[in-house]
Amino acid sequence: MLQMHDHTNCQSCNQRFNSVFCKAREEYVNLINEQKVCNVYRKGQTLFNEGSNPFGVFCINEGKVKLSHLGDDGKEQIIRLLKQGDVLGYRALLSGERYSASAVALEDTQICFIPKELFISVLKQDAGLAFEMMKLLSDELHKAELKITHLAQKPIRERLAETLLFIKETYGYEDDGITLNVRLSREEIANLVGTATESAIRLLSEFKKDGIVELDGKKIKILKQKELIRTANLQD
Amino acid sequence: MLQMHDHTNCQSCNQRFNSVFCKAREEYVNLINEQKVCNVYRKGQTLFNEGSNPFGVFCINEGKVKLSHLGDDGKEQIIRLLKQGDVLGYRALLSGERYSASAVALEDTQICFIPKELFISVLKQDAGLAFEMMKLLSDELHKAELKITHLAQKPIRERLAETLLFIKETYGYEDDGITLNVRLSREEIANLVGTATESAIRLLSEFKKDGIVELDGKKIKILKQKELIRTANLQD
DNA sequence: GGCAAAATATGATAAAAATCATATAGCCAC
DNA sequence: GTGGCTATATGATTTTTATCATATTTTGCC
Repeated sequence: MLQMHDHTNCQSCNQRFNSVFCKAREEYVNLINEQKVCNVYRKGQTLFNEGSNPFGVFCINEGKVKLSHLGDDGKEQIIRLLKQGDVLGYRALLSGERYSASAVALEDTQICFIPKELFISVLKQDAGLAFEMMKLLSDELHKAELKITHLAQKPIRERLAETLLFIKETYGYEDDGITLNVRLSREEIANLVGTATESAIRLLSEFKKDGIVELDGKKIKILKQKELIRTANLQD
Repeated sequence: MLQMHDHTNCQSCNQRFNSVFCKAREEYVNLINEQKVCNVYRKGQTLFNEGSNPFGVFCINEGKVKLSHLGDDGKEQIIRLLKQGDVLGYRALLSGERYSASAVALEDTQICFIPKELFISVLKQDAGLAFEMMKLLSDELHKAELKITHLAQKPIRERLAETLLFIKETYGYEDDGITLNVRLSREEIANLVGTATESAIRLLSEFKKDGIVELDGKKIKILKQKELIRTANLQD
């Protein structure tokens, strides 16, 4: 049986990280705490599927999740990486559409589920939370628009460097201070960068040859972060 | 002197199109109507610049606007095309950041300006409007994520076809029922597709040779819409 | 532990797209 | 209208990237 420390309580969540829900008024936090349903998803398990009807929002308590589209030819495009405290499933709910992306656990993950009706009603009553939600959406939109520009204008080498830095921003390093704190397949890295798997592998090998990274299976160590930033050619 | 029909009145706007602001409660529509400032921007004039501080939101009364990022190497990436009834400038305001994009009039355009404080305060009081705003943001986010997938996975030929269809969706046809109702330079089309100007020109020529479009300067006529849809290879 | 399947790696080749070059057409100012 | 500038067009070439092919390594599993 999977053992995970029990944090399935919105009050304790608030102390651990800054979820949008923490910004709700106390009475609503309590309401959410009562009605939520918590579950553990094993690595590779699906939270929801592209094309199905949204039934609520998810809040990650512990673990990591990827959110991805399936392209017209069936190729996966990873559009977001999520960690503890992050909320997902709200996009489709707010638009009143079916899920446009699938969510899959990248490792064993503990997640709370908040039913659609509750989420909507709290959002309608709590202007502060609504504002935080708008801010969250705006931030995501900003990131998406930056990604559009980079996909359109930057070569794959720069995008891979940027992606590695993005993974580092999202999940940080392990205790050694250099190993990226997530295990992604080369294919997943490619689907994040927006390139062919072979190209991602090839460029990672080049980065290794240049001493920028060290590769040990799915473990990626960033040896020269500055060089990586230079390679990513970031202005912003 | 530029002559434009005077629609600078939120009540009459409501009858003409469905702006988010039309969804506000009547008292707030009236408040906005009183405090807004209307102006005409000539073709090519800038509403706001990437990097500057947001001072409010704009609502297009009549005309067309492009919203674009500057890539790290100075190349423009057009991220949105806007028409009458559309609102812009809210992204940065809600995120509490500087503008991440510039807005430029594509033709002579009449625009109302709503000051930041008013926008925020109405948004905080009117839950219905806040909800519409979240819906708007969610829809934009969805579009952006689709675009990311297409940029990452589709060849330029398909993306150009898709872009032409997108322009048609946004601005429609002129009275003849086939001419796209906007004038964009080849460079702007390329910056919408995310490709080099020469590639956009070349592929447009191919579309013309295939009888899919007819080119007459900046006028683009869609002769075979079905063929264009097939070329875009859209699933969704 | 050892086998099969999957993931990673790397080379060769093909395809796609950008860049460079140059010609022509359209447009604005005078 | 004319000159000069800019936008469009098109060909040639190079660069980038994807695809195909084939090892090699890793991983899950009995």
